[in-house]
Amino acid sequence: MAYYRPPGPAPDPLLVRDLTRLQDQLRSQVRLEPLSAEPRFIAGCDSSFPTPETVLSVFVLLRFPTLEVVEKVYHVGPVTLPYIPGLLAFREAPNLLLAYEKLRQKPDIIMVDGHGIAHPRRMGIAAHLGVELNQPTFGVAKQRLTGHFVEPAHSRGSIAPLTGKDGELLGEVIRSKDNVLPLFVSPGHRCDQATATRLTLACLRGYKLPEPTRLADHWAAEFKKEL
DNA sequence: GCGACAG
DNA sequence: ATCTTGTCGC
Repeated sequence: MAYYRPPGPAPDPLLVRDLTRLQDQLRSQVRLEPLSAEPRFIAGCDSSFPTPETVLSVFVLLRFPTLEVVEKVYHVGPVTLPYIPGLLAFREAPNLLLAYEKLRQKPDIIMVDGHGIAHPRRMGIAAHLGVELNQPTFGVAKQRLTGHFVEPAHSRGSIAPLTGKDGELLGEVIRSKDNVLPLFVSPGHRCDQATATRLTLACLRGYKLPEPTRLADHWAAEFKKEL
């Protein structure tokens, strides 16, 4: 799975340089800290692409810890950038922000579909969104972007650290369900690893993906059909 | 120089 | 992310 990728158009090196600088700029604003209070609302977000040039972003708001859905919104906009590893936020965050604005009730924390600080420059889309919204965020990704880890046990609840070169903790690899590929959880902004992991586990309901992300994923695909 | 590479 | 059928295992 994804072992080999056919060669794609080489991204403009100058654009990559500028976006990387913007990313480092935003990184200086990231704060890793525990939540000030237990969340009452948690949101999940995700994007889908109805056409190669159209982005559809979804936000699902759930009451915590019951996880009942209280609101779901979406926004459709134009794609302005191709997918470039490490620069995902510049492709999806703009449209996600517009979808976020449509929420009547704002969440206490957001679970993002992607990495937090488990990123080459510690600035994954979860951290990026958190800084731009000045809101607590953390990431839950299905695939590793960077860092090393030892396969966690195959039983639900097993956890292994995701570390960078020099041992810094980038995130945690979590087996959310028996015998399924593990999830990569890392803090984004105004959140810490313990909180990110605790909330991820608290949002599991028998599926591989925690409810916020699973539902956002579900609606991103569902709304897409209605177009 | 050779891999690796979220969604 | 997206395209796409059947199939294996709990």
